[in-house]
Amino acid sequence: MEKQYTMSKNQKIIFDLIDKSSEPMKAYSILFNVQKKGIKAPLQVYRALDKLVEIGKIHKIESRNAFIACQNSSCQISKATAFSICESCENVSEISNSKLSKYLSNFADESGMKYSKYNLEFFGLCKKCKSK
Amino acid sequence: MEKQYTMSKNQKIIFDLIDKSSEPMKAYSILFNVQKKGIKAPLQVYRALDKLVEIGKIHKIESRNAFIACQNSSCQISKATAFSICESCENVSEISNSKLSKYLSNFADESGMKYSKYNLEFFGLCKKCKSK
DNA sequence: TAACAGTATGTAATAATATAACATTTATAA
DNA sequence: TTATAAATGTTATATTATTACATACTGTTA
Repeated sequence: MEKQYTMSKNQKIIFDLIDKSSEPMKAYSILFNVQKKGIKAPLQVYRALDKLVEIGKIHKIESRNAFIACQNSSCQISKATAFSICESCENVSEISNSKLSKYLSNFADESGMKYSKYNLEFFGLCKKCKSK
Repeated sequence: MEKQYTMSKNQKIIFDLIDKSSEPMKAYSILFNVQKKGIKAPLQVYRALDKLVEIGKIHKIESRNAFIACQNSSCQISKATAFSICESCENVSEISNSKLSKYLSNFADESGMKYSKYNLEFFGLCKKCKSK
């Protein structure tokens, strides 16, 4: 059995908020939403976010400076992330495709670099927006 | 023959700076460096950067908020970018691997989403840093 | 050439995102 | 229990990016 990480108070508050959200959340929007729970300063939010990213409970969508909860129950793939982003409605969803992750995890080129992590963001139009 | 885009004065100044740089440059560092050429305000920099990204002369490294010149002479691949980033020395290089780009350009999953663009960032240790 | 459209520029102000520095408290484990 | 790591609280500030508005340049076409 693996040891289960126990989230701290602030981490839990912030994770729950992001997890409930149907869309990626930005740091200051998170701050606004948790002020009634006693989290008053940006740094408190950023510290929790950093930790949550580190343990794989959330991911940062780099192109949007926003955070979403990991969709994989096991959260083992925080080092191998892929997202699809609709450029019209800004809907973001995590891609879990084992072929893709296998392909990328094993990717190596002539650079001699050892990759320990990757992040992939696809952009396009989602089904809904495409048919408009 | 395709029509060749002609960069404007500010675009040229900023592109030349980024192109000469051995590492990704951040917007305010660019600003600092071009002030002697008469570009005084952040917005002037951001506007040029936006355009240069749009025409594929430079790419934004999303995880670093920094910009590098496109390494592909033709600059046709601004919609399909991949980078390797050393987490120790922060060296960044563009990956041009036709198998990879073919694989990703053709990637499709069950979401029904039509992807028109992607950005991939690999992280790890470069050869030099690995051997330290 | 005049009128127009599109693109680029200049400038000031401000919004949005993120971190530094320092003091204190809580949790974990030796 | 004592030490160590992790988390918290607070203030200030740094960094990244955009809004709003006025002006000028470039190329096209009537």
